[in-house]
Amino acid sequence: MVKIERSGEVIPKITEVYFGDDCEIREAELPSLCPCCGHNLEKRGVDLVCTNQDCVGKLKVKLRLMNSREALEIVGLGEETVEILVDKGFISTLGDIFSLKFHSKELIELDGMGEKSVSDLLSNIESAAKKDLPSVITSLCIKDVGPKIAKLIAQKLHPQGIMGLILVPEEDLLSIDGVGPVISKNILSFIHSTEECKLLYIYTYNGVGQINTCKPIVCGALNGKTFVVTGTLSKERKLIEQDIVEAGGKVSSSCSSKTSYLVCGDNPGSSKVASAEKHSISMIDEQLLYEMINNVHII
DNA sequence: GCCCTTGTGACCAACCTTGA
DNA sequence: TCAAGGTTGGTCACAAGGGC
Repeated sequence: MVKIERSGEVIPKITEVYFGDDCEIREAELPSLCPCCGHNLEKRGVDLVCTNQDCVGKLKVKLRLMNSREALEIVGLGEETVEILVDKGFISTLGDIFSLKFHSKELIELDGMGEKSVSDLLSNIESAAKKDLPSVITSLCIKDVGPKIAKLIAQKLHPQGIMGLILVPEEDLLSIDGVGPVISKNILSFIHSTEECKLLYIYTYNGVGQINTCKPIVCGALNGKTFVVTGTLSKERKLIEQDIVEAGGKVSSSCSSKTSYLVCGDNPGSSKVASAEKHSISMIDEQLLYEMINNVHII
């Protein structure tokens, strides 16, 4: 039996362990070695971090983030597939996914991988070159740089592609609304790391993130308005959000007193609706949103 | 046809940034 | 300095599609 409490993160922390029938109380001991590679663990804030740069556990997590829907979104490269490809030695760095095309026959032989799966996977990796720059920046797995911050960085880099990141001065990063000293430091640490920086060159060699179509912030029909989207809409949520941004609006993931409108589709999230009601935020449907964008409706 | 993997959206808490 | 706003990333539930 163990006693747990909420720690710094959501994952519960074991504070005490009870042994035997009499439930003798003993202090819980934190692990000192990484369960994936056996290297030493280092305490950084609330996290225990493996000190091994080549840890397979860290590689698998990074691959999962790299392939998330907001990043390269390589369909067919899910958690189980990543597990197999890393364990079988096909992938030992993030950049290795672009070398899989040279092993197609061996991949078909793997358990759970048929001809169609491998063909689709390789084709989807090829398609990663077409992903927009914010998605490519998100796929770099820089700490605290997710889709939103990546988009702001891409706007700052315009019209340069991914290699523009290497030359961007710190003051330019700090001038971005939403980027402070912590995130700026994380980006610069990434750029100055030889190992991490290799990925930028692999991307360039494979044509990934070379074109920056991310336009600088514009003034449009939704200028100065902040939107939160909930429920199922007629098209993909990210496309709706893209339309809002292109019309000069801002998209947020949670409601606050600064939110202008909650865009509701089918089956809207109850917490977002409750939050909107609490803050007296106007709730609109998709049709009204597009009337606003097209200046048909007076805001 | 069943089972497993993957994709999508909602929700939640930590934590970074901003502004008073 | 601190509170509020907003982003990130983890988990869960459900649906769809491919492999066996």
